Amino acid sequence: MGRHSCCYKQKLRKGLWSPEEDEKLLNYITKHGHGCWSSVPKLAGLQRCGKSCRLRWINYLRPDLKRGPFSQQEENLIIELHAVLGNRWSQIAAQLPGRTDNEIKNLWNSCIKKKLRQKGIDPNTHKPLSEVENDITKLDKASSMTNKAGNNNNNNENNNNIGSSSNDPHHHHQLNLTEAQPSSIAVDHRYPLLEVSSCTNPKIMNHNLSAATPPPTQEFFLEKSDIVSNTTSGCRPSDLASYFSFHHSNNYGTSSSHDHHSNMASFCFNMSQNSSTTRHHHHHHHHHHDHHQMMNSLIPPVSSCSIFSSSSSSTSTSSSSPSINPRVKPSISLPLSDHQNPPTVSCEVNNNGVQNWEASTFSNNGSSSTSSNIELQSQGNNNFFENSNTTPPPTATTTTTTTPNAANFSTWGGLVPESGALKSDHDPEDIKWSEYLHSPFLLGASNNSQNSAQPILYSNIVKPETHGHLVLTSTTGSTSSSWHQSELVQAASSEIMYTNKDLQRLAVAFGQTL
DNA sequence: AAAGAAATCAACCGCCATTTG
DNA sequence: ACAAATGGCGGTTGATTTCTT
Repeated sequence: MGRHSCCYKQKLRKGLWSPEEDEKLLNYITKHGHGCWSSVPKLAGLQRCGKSCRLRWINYLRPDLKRGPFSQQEENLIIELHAVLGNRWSQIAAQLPGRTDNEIKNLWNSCIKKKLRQKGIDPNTHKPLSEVENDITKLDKASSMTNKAGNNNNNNENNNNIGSSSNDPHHHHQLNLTEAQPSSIAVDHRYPLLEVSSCTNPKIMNHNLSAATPPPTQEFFLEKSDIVSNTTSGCRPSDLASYFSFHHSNNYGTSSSHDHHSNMASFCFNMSQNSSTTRHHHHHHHHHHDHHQMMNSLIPPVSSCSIFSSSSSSTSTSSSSPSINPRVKPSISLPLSDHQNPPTVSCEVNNNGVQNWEASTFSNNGSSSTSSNIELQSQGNNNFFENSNTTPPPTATTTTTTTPNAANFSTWGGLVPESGALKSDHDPEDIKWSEYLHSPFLLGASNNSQNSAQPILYSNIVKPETHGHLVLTSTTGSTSSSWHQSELVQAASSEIMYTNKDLQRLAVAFGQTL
């Protein structure tokens, strides 16, 4: 029965990727795009299966990955999204630019779950554990009486853990599906802020946040496709988006001191592109299958879900946007009040090559932020590596403005050195890289006729120069694989923040040890 | 300092839906 | 219309790293 593993036939390598392999894959995709994944390894000279290459690219090599520790906001968002979507990691990841489903899944399994349990919240149902137990006993009774219900998915949820395929909170509520489908759903914030006391994950500890009182556990999310099918696949956010939008209605325990959270909590799914089908892979058609929109596999598909501040007017997205707007920039506030949350610097480049740098810091009360917007002309190969968390690129003219609720989603993690990187700050061997650490870099600017209304970048690949400077190597670019190019263009056009880890990895990829 | 435990995370596996031939 | 190929997803594994005793 078992289908052959894709690496089974040929003698293909498995396991960890070597730097050489990374380099090959990176080089190949940079130049040619991936096209058909199954042909990538051959063309790239790799003894891997296409699937492995794809995975490596998506989870590790692609240039728009944020990496770095998860911010508390990201974590809260994950929890909230999980309450809505269950273990649909790819969809959760879609709302977290620069994050992969894999790392979110890992975070969930290794840390968040535990924390929720410690808070007395069942990570599967997002209900208080005691309540869950009650429900379970009731459910058991009910199911023993009505054996034919056909709703078997959650049998093994009783042990409120180890949920393999049945962690989906929706399954708890399938009984209610005869209710009218809501067109608008209020998300209650059970987890506005979680106190982190025991998690040893350096990515997460030190986020000292106020505890959330679990609010009344009312469940709102009814999955349309669950009515039709009770497969674990269920429906996808596109489905959800087609019939409800979120409104941030309540912040349990949230005050002005955490307004950034409320910002994050507001969603408005862009429905314009999700109206055709409810197949569960529909979502991915947009982002992965459709080669002409492959950019969305690199840019987390904000195109399908706009995130904006609830307390300010929508800035970047609206219903007037084109149905597919790959450059929608989520505006999400992040805490930046201490060394764990340094100010952010981000940059965009528009068609004219004007780079718009933005550095933001938040006041402690979070109700406002100060951001410095810097514009500067594109310079040569756009080789900016500033050795500062806050220092804008040179030759910049800065203007300081106050922009409530504004921040750049992608910056935080990219700027926070992880523990290893912190260590490396004191490691003489790392000094030659130190100027890259903590520093975002920007990729060059060019046009993209397809989307001329949006600021566009072209993609470059970072290579270490002999003297330890990173140079940006333009992708040589025929138009033969235009969508691949645009994919990279789009990847670059998001606010790419290269982190310590990135650079270390790139260094490894290019043969430089750290 | 060493050993064991726990945590982390990259990567694999198998399944499924869709696409391709 | 069918089967194979492909891409994508979520669950799981196991090697490595970090923490604890």
